[in-house]
Amino acid sequence: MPRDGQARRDAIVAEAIHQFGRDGYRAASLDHIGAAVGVRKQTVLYYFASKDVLLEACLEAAGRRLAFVIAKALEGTETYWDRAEAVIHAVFRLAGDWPEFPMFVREAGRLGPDAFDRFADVLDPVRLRAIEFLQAGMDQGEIRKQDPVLLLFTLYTAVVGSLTEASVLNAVVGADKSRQSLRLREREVMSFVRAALRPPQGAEG
Amino acid sequence: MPRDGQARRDAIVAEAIHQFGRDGYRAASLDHIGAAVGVRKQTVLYYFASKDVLLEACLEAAGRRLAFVIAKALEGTETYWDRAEAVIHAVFRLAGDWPEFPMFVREAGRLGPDAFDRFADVLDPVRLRAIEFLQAGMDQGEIRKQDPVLLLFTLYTAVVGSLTEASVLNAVVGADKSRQSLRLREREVMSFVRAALRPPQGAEG
DNA sequence: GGACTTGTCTACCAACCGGTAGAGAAGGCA
DNA sequence: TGCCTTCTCTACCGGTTGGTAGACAAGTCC
Repeated sequence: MPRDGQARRDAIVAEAIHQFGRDGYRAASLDHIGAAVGVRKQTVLYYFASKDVLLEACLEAAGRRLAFVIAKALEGTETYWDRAEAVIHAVFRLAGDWPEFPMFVREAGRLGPDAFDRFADVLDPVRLRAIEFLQAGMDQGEIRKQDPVLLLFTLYTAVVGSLTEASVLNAVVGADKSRQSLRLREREVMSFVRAALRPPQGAEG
Repeated sequence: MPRDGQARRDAIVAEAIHQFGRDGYRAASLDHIGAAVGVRKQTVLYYFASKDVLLEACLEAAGRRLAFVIAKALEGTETYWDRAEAVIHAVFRLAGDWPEFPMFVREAGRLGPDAFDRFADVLDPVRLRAIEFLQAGMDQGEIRKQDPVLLLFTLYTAVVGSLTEASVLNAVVGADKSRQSLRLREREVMSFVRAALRPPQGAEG
């Protein structure tokens, strides 16, 4: 009973991202991923030659979706602060719509450079654009002067660290606070980033 | 060739924390943990009846060490800000001395409420003391008024999220920057916490 | 010297893992 | 009709895992 190949592929990737994020790469099994999409493990291996290949597909899919969301958030924004705010808001909204995303990214980081590069490669255009943006802001005196690469790294860890640690502790503290807590957390990160960008004198967009 | 039981126990727990943090609970095997301390897996199972029992011992040991470090940091500090600063500095120093600690705590969070509670229980006296401290600061107008439980939760995620995401990305970006990056990160978290505590008018300890 | 405790080992097990081999069902196309 | 591609399956394999059973060595205490 063959079904649409591409839809199956996408379903497997989505489920794998979910289970890799929730259980970790090693603990998630092809058996369980297959079962969740109504298929045997051998069918999963038909679409993806090995577990590792499946992981790579997941990393690419997650990277692409994040890159798309960020690119869309930058449309129609003008000032430096508007743009930074729009990106952060978009990432947080993505995390709200797709709760397994932060956990998966975190797992990708844990798996080491090889896995993470596959994710980062898809985001490289976005990353270069962001560094240019920060550099231009510094040149114009609207962003405090500092190493733009390190600044971006800092902003990244602030957002991802905040998101993932929040999802972890939401599971501990209680899931009903989840959305409220995420919104609060977004405001915190926002003010943190504002502080990191603001030039010493205090003029800002 | 029997050896000192308690020393063996401690060595197994230390190694297990290392491997649980680095590889994750599931991926870390009793075989490997045993091998790293020069013993067969059956000897590990002699000291800890099951892998789960070993995990609990690790959570308790990590919680106890963190509680000790925090308690010691509070000695000899007076103002509200001094105390908050001392705790953050102590936690960062612990992370510097014991790099596997943040990763292990993070893994503990991932394993769900059951595991995390075992860790949190040991820290409960510290937690209660911290909430009292924050409440007293608010009553005296030295800390911005807000829900102290949620504030502590926020501070926790800021510190742990920053620490763990930093160790992850240090592995990606390059380990030579590790110490420098950790110090930079501590300053960032410090300013973030300062901003979270400062009352709206601007008076602070 | 004999019983007991403590520590470590070899040998083994059932369960599960990722992956291979190959059969069979369904549809497109000549 | 018959061939070929696409998709899914059962059956199996070697390796690893957490855990059990039980032998054995070295104190310790009487």
